[in-house]
Amino acid sequence: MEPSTPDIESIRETFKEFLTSKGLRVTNQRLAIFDAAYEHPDHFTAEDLLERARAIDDSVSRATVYRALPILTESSLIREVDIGRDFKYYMANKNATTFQAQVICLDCDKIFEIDAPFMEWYGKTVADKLALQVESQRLQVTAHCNELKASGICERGGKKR
Amino acid sequence: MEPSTPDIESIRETFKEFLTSKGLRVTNQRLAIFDAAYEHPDHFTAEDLLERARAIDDSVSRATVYRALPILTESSLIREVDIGRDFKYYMANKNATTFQAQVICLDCDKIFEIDAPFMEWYGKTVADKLALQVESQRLQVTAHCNELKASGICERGGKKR
DNA sequence: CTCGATGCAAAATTTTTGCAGTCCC
DNA sequence: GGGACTGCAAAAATTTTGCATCGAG
Repeated sequence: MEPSTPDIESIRETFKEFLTSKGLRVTNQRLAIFDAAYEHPDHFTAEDLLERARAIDDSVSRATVYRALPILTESSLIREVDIGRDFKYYMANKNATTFQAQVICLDCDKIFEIDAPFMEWYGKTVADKLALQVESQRLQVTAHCNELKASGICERGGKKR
Repeated sequence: MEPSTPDIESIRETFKEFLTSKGLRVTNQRLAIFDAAYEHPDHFTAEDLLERARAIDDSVSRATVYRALPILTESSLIREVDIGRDFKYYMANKNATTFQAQVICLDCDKIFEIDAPFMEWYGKTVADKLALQVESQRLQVTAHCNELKASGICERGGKKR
């Protein structure tokens, strides 16, 4: 049985093709940033990404990370996740097919991505009501984990902050 | 027939009572900021609020506005609306009874507040999957207005930016 | 070789904070 | 009169930008 996740190698090829098709250049820094993003199992910030990209290629600068993020976002290879902090989170868009909602745990600060298929219907309803063409939607829930508050740890991997 | 909106005068009294009950002081600056917020018909930024508060009492400083915003938010007299820009919007919480979702028009930049009573169910459904207790939620839709794009103006009051 | 891409540091933007003076209770 | 509040300016924190240099195609 084949692994269900496509290997990073082939996604990196997709990224290279995307760059070329847009007339952008394939640089070592951009590849290092791509790899850093795809090796990260979770949500990350620009600063996280810089640190990891530098571990791969220490010539990567902060400016290049910030200049690469919009490109990666536009290619749909990473996704922007804004939960209303003063900085943005990002994550590799590994296998999202349905709409994802974010649940932010206020006790451990973790962000959970949850399938919310009903959001597609919601978007259509709103669009019809206002005669608007939906571009994107987001549903975010902040919540408390009683288990975590009580024991200091929860089975989702949260740790009290 | 009585007007359906409670007059600002009585809401200001509520604000004064809130301050007193929290052991905070009723200052001219805080009242000016409150008035500026309630006179504003729409969403506003901290900077908007500063400008308007200064028109009422020109001794109001930016720092005081930023220090007053959390107080007003905690009192539920204003509401924070974060649509993922690098600054936050606020609005007077004049008559919100049900949950509000925001529809952000990408053509005119206007933020529309629409009733979304089912949002409670949405949030709960998503949080239930993680056995978490919902604290707050937000639902936002970004959309294009074809009418506005074509004619430069739309019946919802939007103007091309 | 050419022009896009990069690194660096300075700038921009929004919000926060330290401090000395002010004024509410 | 005491302590909370304020204004000011400097500081924080994240992201953007100008410019000289580098390197992909």
